[in-house]
Formats: sequence, structure tokens, C-alpha cells
Amino acid sequence: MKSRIETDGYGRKKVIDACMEPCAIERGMRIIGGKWTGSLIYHLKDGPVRFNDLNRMLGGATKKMIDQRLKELEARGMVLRTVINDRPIAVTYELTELGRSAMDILEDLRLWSEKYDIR
Amino acid sequence: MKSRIETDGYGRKKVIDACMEPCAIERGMRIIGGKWTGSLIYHLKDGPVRFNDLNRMLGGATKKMIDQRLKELEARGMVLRTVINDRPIAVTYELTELGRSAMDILEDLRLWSEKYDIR
DNA sequence: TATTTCAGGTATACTATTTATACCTAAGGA
DNA sequence: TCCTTAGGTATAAATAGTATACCTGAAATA
Repeated sequence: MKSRIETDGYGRKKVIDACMEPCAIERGMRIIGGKWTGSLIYHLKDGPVRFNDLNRMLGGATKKMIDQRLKELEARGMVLRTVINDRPIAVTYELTELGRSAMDILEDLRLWSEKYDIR
Repeated sequence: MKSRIETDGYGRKKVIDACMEPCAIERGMRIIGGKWTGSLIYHLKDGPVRFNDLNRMLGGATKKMIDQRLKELEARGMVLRTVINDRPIAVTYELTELGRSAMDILEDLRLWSEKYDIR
């Protein structure tokens, strides 16, 4: 975020150093701000959860969405997928250290949302 | 976020109290997690900025996106639009108190993004 | 025994959001 | 005169998200 602005005598401003590609905020949001991603991470905060339980916990998200988000997070090393049993298949998802590192942001977001009654 | 989980002897878990509608995290994300919204707010942190300057600062977002996001944020009372001049038209956008209240979250997100080199 | 349920997903079709590109009006500068 | 700037809007195409149904194998229910 290097961009600066200078103002001339007429109140006109000039951008001195625009950020030409997604800045840190934007890059972060693309990860934890994807639809359902934040909720997903947040619901994993207390330890491993199984796929269908996540699905039930996030009323409103489809299995496809959950699946896709979990795969994204796994690919980024934020979530760990473990097959705990095949036949009957059973899988759990849990946060890695990196995944857990986002919890503070999400907790702040939750508090903010509740404080200002965001709907 | 009332949902709880109970585990039986086989590692199977049951959701006791699922959140059936978007929880606080999700509701918050729908506001500041929209594409470009976080960046937009963040770039307003140092005071009023004009439309085309925002457009230049957020390399990658189109005017249409910027316009739409600013209108959303204005409608939520997070941003204030002021016409400082007509003929030649000049408009500035700035954060309200509510808009400013989201800055801590965004600042944390920025630090997180940079610390873990999120791309 | 037959049907339904659950696990963890995938397939298909549809809708909504985002992007790319061009354009608008009025004023000012080269 | 032509080009640029301001603050947007219009149109079409690409991408993302949703709703719904379905798959395999095991186990519980009728």
C-alpha cells in the first residue's frame, strides 16, 4: 500500500503511487473473504469437524460450496483433510497453524458485526 | 454462533444447534468482504478522496465496481459522498465513524496478509 | 426383506455477480 | 480544433454461486 495523494490548490488530487495490483487487503480478502470461507474457518476453531457436520453448521451454503472452499483452503495449507475411516467413509477437516492464524481477524470481525448489528 | 457438536464412540459427530442463517462472521464478510470493498475502505483512511483517484488507486477494479461499492457503503452509512463542486463536477468520498470502525479489522488483515505472504 | 438413511461427495442447469469495453456531458488546455 | 479530465452509465461476456438431483456402500428401520 504505497499509494499517496497530493492535492493542488483547487482540491484536485493526484495519485502519486497507485497500487497497480491487488494490495495486501485485497489479497487477504480473496482468501478469507470468499463467500462462506470465513464461516468455514470459524466453525473449525474447536477442532476437527466432519464434512456433513460443516454442511449442517453453515445453513445456507451448499455441499458444492463447502467442498470447493475446503479444497481451496486445503490447497493453501490452511486446512487439513484426514480420512479417518473408509467403508463407511469418514473424513474430518481441521485448521492448520496457518488456518488458525486467521482466527484473530475473524474474531474481531464477529465482534464488529455484533457490535454494529450488521445485517 | 450457538452451534455445538457432540461426538459418539466412533468419532461420529452430531451438530446440536446449527446456525441456520448467516452468522456474524458471514454477515460481516458480506459487507467488508465484498470484492474491492475492503480496499476501498482502506484507501479512504487518510481522508476524503475523489472518485477517479479511488479508481486509479485500486488498479484492477472498474469504475462500475467502484461506483457500486461506494453506493453500497454509502447506503450503509459507512461512507459519505460530498459534491464539492458542480460544473466542473467534483465529488469526494470519505469514511463515517461507522466506516472508520472497520479499520482495525482491515489493518489486521493487511498485517496477516503480509506476514504470511498471501498471494 | 425392502426401503430409507447416512457418509462424502459429484453432475447439471440456472441465476447473480464481476469484468471488459465503450460511451456520455460539460469544461479546460495544447 | 482536438484531446483530456471529471464522474459516472450501458452493454455484453466471463466468472462465481445456487438449487436440485444423484452416486456408492454400509447400516438402521419398517
